[in-house]
Amino acid sequence: MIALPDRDPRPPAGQPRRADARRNRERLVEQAKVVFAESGADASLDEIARRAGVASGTLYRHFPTRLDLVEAVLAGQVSGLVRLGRELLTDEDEVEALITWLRAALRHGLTYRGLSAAVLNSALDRDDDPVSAWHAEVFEVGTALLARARRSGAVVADAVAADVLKMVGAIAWAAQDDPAQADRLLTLLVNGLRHP
Amino acid sequence: MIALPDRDPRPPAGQPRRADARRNRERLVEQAKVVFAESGADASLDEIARRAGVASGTLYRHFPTRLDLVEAVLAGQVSGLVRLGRELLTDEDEVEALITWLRAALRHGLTYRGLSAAVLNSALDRDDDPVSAWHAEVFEVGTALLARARRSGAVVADAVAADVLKMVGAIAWAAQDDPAQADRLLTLLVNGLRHP
DNA sequence: CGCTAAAATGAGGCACAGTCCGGTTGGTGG
DNA sequence: CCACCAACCGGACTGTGCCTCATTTTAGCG
Repeated sequence: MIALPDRDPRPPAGQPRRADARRNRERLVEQAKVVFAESGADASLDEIARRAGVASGTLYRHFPTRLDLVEAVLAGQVSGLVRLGRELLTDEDEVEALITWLRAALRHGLTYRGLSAAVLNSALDRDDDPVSAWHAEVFEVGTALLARARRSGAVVADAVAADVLKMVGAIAWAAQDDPAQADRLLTLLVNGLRHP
Repeated sequence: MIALPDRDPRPPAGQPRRADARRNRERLVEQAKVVFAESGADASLDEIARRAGVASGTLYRHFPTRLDLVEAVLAGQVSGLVRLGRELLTDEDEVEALITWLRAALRHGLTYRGLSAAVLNSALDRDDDPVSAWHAEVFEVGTALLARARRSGAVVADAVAADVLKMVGAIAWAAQDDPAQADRLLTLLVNGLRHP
């Protein structure tokens, strides 16, 4: 019998053991932001690796799938969105709170050329599959805000959070390079939510 | 000076001169429908050529760009949509006519796994670029139906056809494999269109 | 310092887009 | 019926991107 090292073999996610690994990871995310902003959600991963001064194998070691990289890119933004949502839950005007949050979600969806819209949508589909932790949080906050607005009576009763979020994602995708139009479309959505 | 043949060198679009060419073109469109339905808008063109029993060069001869092939695939459907729209223009209930047509447009957007939704959206963007003739027709019919519904007073005044169509495309894209959700989202849109 | 596990490298296999040229063929005029 | 040629086709080829894996490098511990 050979004794295995009993130290936990798993490094915490997003925080590799060795210094060089941490460095490379950072550079990758950094360049990914640039390239995604330039070329949208289906930018070349090899290109990102190239710009980060790293071989492609290294990129795949840190981010096995494209989605993993995207998550890393969006992480900060998303947690901000969740935080805002929680704050808005204590806002006086329930409907206004919902609208404000939806607007923020739309802005978020528009970043990186509709990148996050694509992710949001694909994430909303397979809800069993643990695609990501933060998507569940977004969903939860959205549900809470919507429920509150509904209770106030100014929002139609049969609106479901999944639908509303999907719609925001759809708007972000469709109007990804026309923010003014995105705004108008969101207004249309909000109108549809109000009680007749 | 050498006399050039004075016959018009351009065959009518979609109707090549030679019998084998016509045959191949048909088989390509036929198989394209199958493959697009299976794999969505970014299916492999090589695969389509393979299934049609034709070399890839032949595919590109008939359809220089992916969009050209897509147009050929959708042509019939789209003209049906336009025809329906024109008929609905004489319908008594202006709002109901609009809704019916939007529903048909959504159904159309859902075919071939959101293929046409993707096309519709990219087409709606560059309106100067002569992407396709039929897209202009769809837009025209949509505009007419919307204007009529607006005149009846039951639809908000500031709704623009470009926005509404974009929204339908967005819904089709987002809910491409959940027709029930697509329906609910369309209802949300229609709600937003109604006068408060 | 050495040693080892962690990490990085980069060539290579595979799939797809799109181009191009040499060979083939449909159909027309004689 | 046949010869001819423009129209057409095949398929090899280039380029790009995704992703894997055997090999080499290196950080950091003892």
